[in-house]
Amino acid sequence: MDAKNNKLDLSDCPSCVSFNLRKAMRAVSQHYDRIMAPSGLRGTQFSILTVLERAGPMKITVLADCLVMDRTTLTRNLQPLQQEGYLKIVPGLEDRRSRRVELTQAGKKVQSAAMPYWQRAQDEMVNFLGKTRSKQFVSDLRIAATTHQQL
Amino acid sequence: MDAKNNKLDLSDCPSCVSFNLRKAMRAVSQHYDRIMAPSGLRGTQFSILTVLERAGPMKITVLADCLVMDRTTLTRNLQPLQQEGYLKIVPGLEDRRSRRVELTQAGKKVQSAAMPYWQRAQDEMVNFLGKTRSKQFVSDLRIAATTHQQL
DNA sequence: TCCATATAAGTGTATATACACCTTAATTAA
DNA sequence: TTAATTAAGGTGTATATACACTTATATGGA
Repeated sequence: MDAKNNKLDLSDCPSCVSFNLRKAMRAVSQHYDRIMAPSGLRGTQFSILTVLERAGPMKITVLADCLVMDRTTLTRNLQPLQQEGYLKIVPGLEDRRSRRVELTQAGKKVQSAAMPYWQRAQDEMVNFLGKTRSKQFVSDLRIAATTHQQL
Repeated sequence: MDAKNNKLDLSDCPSCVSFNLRKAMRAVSQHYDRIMAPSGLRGTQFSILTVLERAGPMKITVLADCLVMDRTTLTRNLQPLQQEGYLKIVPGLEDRRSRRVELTQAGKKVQSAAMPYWQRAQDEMVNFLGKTRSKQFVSDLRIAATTHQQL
């Protein structure tokens, strides 16, 4: 139908990777956030605390790389967590420019307490997608997440 | 390693569907946004204009459903597009509560002019993922986007 | 008719995201 | 040793996202 008017065929738009990624992100994030709401943590916040719990204190830039998150985005995302007392940002030792992010005891506690909620959201999600598709899907997402390095 | 201390095994966290979706979304959105920047449209804005271009004017709620976007999110996303004069929001005919969103001529023009940039971003993306994986990936994303209805 | 309920849409608030630009400190070259 | 460059991090601004709440209109039943 567009062949007459336009040089490009619009029929490919529904296959846009970015559009479908954002749609899926909105739907899935809401699912996790709703289930995790009683824990007091959003999904993104839980991710940040969990990476710190697993990998220990690290510099801002390194943490941003871990999360495939823009450094300035991470800076803003750390603020509510810092205000709640879930993490501390302390001066780096060798390099006076750098700062290190580390979990507090309260942070470890809230992360640990949120785990069962995450587990429930994850279980429902994997059950909905199916185990096989779920594995393949996450694997593909990991590849897609390297776009910023490759392209 | 966590088996001793925690009831739940933390080793599953890297497989979190939500975390990996957000990571991929950030990376892929940036890719599209960078390439589309000369067009003056962000990826999300291009999506909205393209749906309107293809499906014609529609009520706010219907458009939100099309985009799998919260209605209030859409309201905010329409504002810059309206200010730029790319779309109009006019009163609904039968129902005085409803309002209809429709593209202006300027909106059609900017959407059309942005198409080649989108096409380049999409081609690079599909080429990076591979045609086969790309198709499967988008198909899985569509399924994941129905999470909000199913769960 | 009139009131209870349901629906369409907007607003207040808070987090999430990232680009452009700035500051400060470390590093490297002349 | 000093000046240019690079690297770590923050700020200004703008869009993106969604929940709780509000307003206005429609609708259905007593």
